[in-house]
Amino acid sequence: MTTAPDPGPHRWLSDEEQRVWRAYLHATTLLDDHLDRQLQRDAGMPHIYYGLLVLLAEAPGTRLRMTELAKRSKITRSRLSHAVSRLEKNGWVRREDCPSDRRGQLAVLTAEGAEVLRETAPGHVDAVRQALFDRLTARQQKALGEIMTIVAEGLQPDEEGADLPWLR
Amino acid sequence: MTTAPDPGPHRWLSDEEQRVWRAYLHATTLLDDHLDRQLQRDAGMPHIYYGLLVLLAEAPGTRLRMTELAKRSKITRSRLSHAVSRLEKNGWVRREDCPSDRRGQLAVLTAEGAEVLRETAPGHVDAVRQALFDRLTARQQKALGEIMTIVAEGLQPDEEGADLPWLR
DNA sequence: CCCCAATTGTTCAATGTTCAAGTAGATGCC
DNA sequence: GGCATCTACTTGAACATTGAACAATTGGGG
Repeated sequence: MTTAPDPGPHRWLSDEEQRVWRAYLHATTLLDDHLDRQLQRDAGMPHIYYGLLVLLAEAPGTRLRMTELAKRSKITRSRLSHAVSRLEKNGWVRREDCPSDRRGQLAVLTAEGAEVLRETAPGHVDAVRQALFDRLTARQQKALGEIMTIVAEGLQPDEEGADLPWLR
Repeated sequence: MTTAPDPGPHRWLSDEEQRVWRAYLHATTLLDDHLDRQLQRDAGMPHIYYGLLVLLAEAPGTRLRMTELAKRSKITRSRLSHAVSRLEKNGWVRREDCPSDRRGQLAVLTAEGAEVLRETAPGHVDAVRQALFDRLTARQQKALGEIMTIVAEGLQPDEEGADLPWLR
């Protein structure tokens, strides 16, 4: 039940919706910080940077165009550019010119980058499991997946050809 | 002696778990960015700062000790200190000495701060509704609340201050 | 061809965040 | 009281992020 029966000029959140929203904010803030610290300590990089290495590792040839990597990781090209520069300084990624488009750059996972991933992935998976999956029932895990898929799709600017093996 | 497909000593995420985890990362990243932009545009501050004003507005006397505000907003005291300095520069919050503990500081919502909140809250609620609640069934909203409460509680360092009489 | 709009990736300046001190006041114990 | 220790908050420097502006390149009509 919201407020008065009057449609009013504005529709607020009900008490229950507020509780849900606040729980969401708390949980996501805490989990994000938690994983950031875990990875900063164990892998020397923030969570988002780690995610970039994972995406590169999965890609054919362990390389992706900058824009494609930005799309998959849901960050801006600007942020990605900074991130890749930092990862490059660490020796975990290198840049290559794109052969088919002279504007393009490829981010390529280096052997060292793959090694870091190999070393730190188990600890990270443990952290995710411990903070999330181990605490939820199978039913809740399923629900979470459905909910998050809906939300992500609603906010996706316009995802075309998202999953095609885009590589040249 | 184990054989080739041995998963080893470590328990990875199943395919389904990976899907859920990725959906979670995508949705939370997109939603957080979305709301940050919405509030930066309409209220001139990031989402977290807005949340601080909300917490102050709800508190008795529209004021809270720094540490208490940090706990409720789930951010570090250091980050809070910087944030309050910025909000103070905007004239939306002011600091006061705590009468009962001379180490303490109170963050107090100013009239201007309350005004900003009044002006921007409807738009923010709309954004949250549109991105989240309007897309979920009642059942999903309930599940989301339960799941997020579990996750938050699992990561809470140790919440003993939740015993306030007027807590809602 | 030639223009012009769109795309790619980077850069700069302003802003926000983190982590490791640092200061000052409270607390407890003899 | 005197001393160690804990708590509250701030600070500064290093690092990360944002958004706008930019140069280079592409591609689609006339």
